[in-house]
Amino acid sequence: MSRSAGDKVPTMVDVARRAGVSPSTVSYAMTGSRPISEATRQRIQQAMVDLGYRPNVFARGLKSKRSHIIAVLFPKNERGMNLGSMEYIFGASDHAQDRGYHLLLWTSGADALDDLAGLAQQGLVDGVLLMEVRLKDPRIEVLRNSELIFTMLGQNADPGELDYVDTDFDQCARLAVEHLAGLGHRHLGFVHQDAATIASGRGNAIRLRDGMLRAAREAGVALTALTCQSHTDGGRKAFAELLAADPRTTAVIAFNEQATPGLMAAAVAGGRRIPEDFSVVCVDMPAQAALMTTPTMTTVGPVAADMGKAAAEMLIRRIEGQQLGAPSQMLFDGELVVRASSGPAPEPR
Amino acid sequence: MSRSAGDKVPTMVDVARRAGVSPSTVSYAMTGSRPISEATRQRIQQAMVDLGYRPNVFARGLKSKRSHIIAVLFPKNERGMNLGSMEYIFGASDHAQDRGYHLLLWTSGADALDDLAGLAQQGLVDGVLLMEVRLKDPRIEVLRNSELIFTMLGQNADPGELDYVDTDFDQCARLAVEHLAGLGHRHLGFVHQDAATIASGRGNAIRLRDGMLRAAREAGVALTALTCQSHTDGGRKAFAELLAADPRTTAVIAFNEQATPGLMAAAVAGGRRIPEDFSVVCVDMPAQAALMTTPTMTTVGPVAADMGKAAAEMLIRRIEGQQLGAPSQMLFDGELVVRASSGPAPEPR
DNA sequence: CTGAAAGCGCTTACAG
DNA sequence: CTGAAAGCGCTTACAG
Repeated sequence: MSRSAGDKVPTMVDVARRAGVSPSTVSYAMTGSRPISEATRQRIQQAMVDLGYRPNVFARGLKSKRSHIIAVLFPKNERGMNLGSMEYIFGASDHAQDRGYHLLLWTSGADALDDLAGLAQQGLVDGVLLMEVRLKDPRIEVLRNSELIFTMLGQNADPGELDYVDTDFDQCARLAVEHLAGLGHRHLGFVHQDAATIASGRGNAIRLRDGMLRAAREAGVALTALTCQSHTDGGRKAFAELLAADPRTTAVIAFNEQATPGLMAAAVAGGRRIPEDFSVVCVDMPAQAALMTTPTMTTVGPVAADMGKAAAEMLIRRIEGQQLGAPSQMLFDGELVVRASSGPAPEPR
Repeated sequence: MSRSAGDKVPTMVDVARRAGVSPSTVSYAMTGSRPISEATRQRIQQAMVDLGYRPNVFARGLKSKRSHIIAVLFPKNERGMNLGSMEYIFGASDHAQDRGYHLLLWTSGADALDDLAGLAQQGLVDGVLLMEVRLKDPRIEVLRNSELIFTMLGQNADPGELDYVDTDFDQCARLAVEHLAGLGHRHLGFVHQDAATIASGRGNAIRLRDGMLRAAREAGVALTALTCQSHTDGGRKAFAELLAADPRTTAVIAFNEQATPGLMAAAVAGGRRIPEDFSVVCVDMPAQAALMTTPTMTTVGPVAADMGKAAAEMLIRRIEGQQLGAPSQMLFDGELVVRASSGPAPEPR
C-alpha cells in the first residue's frame, strides 16, 4: 500500500494483471455498472489494496465526462469576507469529500461571465454551487446555456424550476420578533444592510425586512426599519436614527455584522446598558462572532454549515441522476440562541 | 463565440479544420512548445475565438500529466475558522486564477494521511499549498513520498530545502513592542494561545513569544508572557493573571483573536479605559475584525492576502520549472496599523 | 515551420 | 459472468 518515491503509479492494467482478470472487469467492478462475481470482486479489491491503486482522474474524466469535481462560485468582492460564508463553503466541502467529490473554489467576480462560461465548457466540473445569488443574476443564464448542473445558495427573483437551499427569512423574522415581544419589548428597530447592497438585488435583505414588518404586525409591536452602512460608523448613525424615529425603541434586530459593534457602542455611549436597558439580536451571525461581542450576542439563523451540506447533497444527487425532473427547493429554519445581549424590556420611564 | 444549448463542444480537431492546419499544430500553438509562423498562429487564434474553443482539461491532463489545479490543504478543525485563514486562501485563489490555475479546497483533517496520499496519487493536482503547518507535520512526509510539489504557509521545525512563506514574527514582535515602548509603556503583557495549541506544535506561537521577550529586552521594558484559552473567559482570566504577575502593566499584546474581547471587557470592568489607561495591540488580526472591536484595534501583522498570493506564485513557479534547486523561503514583514486601542502610557499613580 | 501517428489510462458498447 | 477493442481529446516524439 505504501510506495516510496520512484515507484511507478499503478494503473488499472496492473490491478487486472495481479487479479488475473481483464482491465475492463476491473473497471466494471469499480463503477458497478455490471454484475461481477463475488470471488472476482474480492480478488480485484485485494489487488487494488496491495498495489495502493487509485484511478487516474483524467483518464476517467476523459471517457466518462464526469470529473467528480464541483465548483463553489463565491465572488468574494460581493460582501467582503465573512465567517458565515466560510461556514457554508466548509460545510459543502466536508460533505462533498464524504461523497467522493472534490471542491473547486472559484472566486472570480460575479461579472466575469466569460470566465464562468469557460469553466463550464472545459468539462472540469460536474456541477456548481452558486453563492451570493442576486434577484437578477446573470450567472444563471450562463450556467443554463452551458447545460451545467447547479444549485443555488439563496434565490433569484424567480427560481421556478431551479434547485436551491435558502434561509427561511420569514421564520427567522418571526423568531426574532417573538423573542423580543415575549420579553416585553413594544418598540423595535430593524437595522439591515446598506441601501446600495439592497438595491443591487441581494434578495435576502428584502425578504427579511418584509418578514420583520409582517411579524411585528402579527405580534402587535411597532417596528422601525432602517438601512445602514456596513461599518462601525454606520451602526452608530443607525442607532441615532432609530431613536430619532421612535424614542421609545428598546430593542433592535440587526442584519449587518459589520455595523453591529458600532450600534452597540452608540447605545452604551447613550447611557443604555445592554441588555438591561436595550436588547440586541442579530440575524445570521456565526456563533464564533457572536461570542466575541460584549456582551455575547443573541442570534437567530440557520446553521450555515448544514445549509452548505444540504446544497452539496442536492447538487450531487442531481449530478448522479438520483433526482430527476422536479426541482429541489429547501428552506432552512433558523434557531434562536439566547445569549447575553437580550433581556426583559426596561420599565417605561 | 456564444453557443446555445445543444451545440457540441468544439474540439481541437474542429479548430484545426477551421484554421486549415493539423491538430498537432493547434496544440503546439497553444503550448508554445515549438515555433509557429505568425500567420498560422493568427488563423488558429481566430478559429479558436470563432468556435469559442476551450481545451478539454482531462485530455490535456491525461497526456501532459499537468492539471493546472493546485490544492490548498486547510484542515479546518485545527484552529476553528477565522477570517485570517480565509484571506490567505482567497489571496492564493485570486492569484492562481490569474495564472491560469484552479484551486481545489481540501478540508480533511491533518490526520487524514491516507486521503492525502490518495489525492497525491490521483494526479489530480500539480501542487499543494500547505496551511496550518506544525513543527512536526506528518503531511510533509506523505507529500515528499508522493513526489508532489508543495509550498508551506508557515514552517515546520526544520524547513531545510522546503519552500515556504511565513510571517516574520521577530519583526512583528519588535514592531509591537517598539510601538508601545515609544508610547511610554514600561510594563507589557503578552497573551498568546492556549498551552495545548502551543504544545501541539504550532510553531508560530513559540517563535512569536521568543521574539516578544527578545524585543522587550532590547527595548528595555518588562514583559510578562502568558498562555490563554481561546475564548472570552480565557481573555478575562488572562487579564487577571497579568495584573497579578505585574500590577504595573499598562499595555498588552495579544495573539489570540477569540480571547481579546474578554480581555478588553475585563480591563474595562476593572476600571481601566482603553486606551487612556490601558493599551491593547493585536498580532495578525484581520482588518475586518479589528474594525469590529470597541475601540477599534491597533494591529501588527502582514497582509494575509499578499502572503497567500506569494505562496501561490512560489508554488506555480516550482511546478512550471522556473524555480529549480534552491528552496524559496520568504518571510513577510508585518505592518503596524494604529487604531484606537493604543495610546500614551498613563501617568504612574 | 508543419504533419501523421502513437499513446496517456480509463469506460463502455459489442460479443460471447 | 467476463473479454477484446474502440475511443475520449489532447500532447509529443518522430519525420520531413
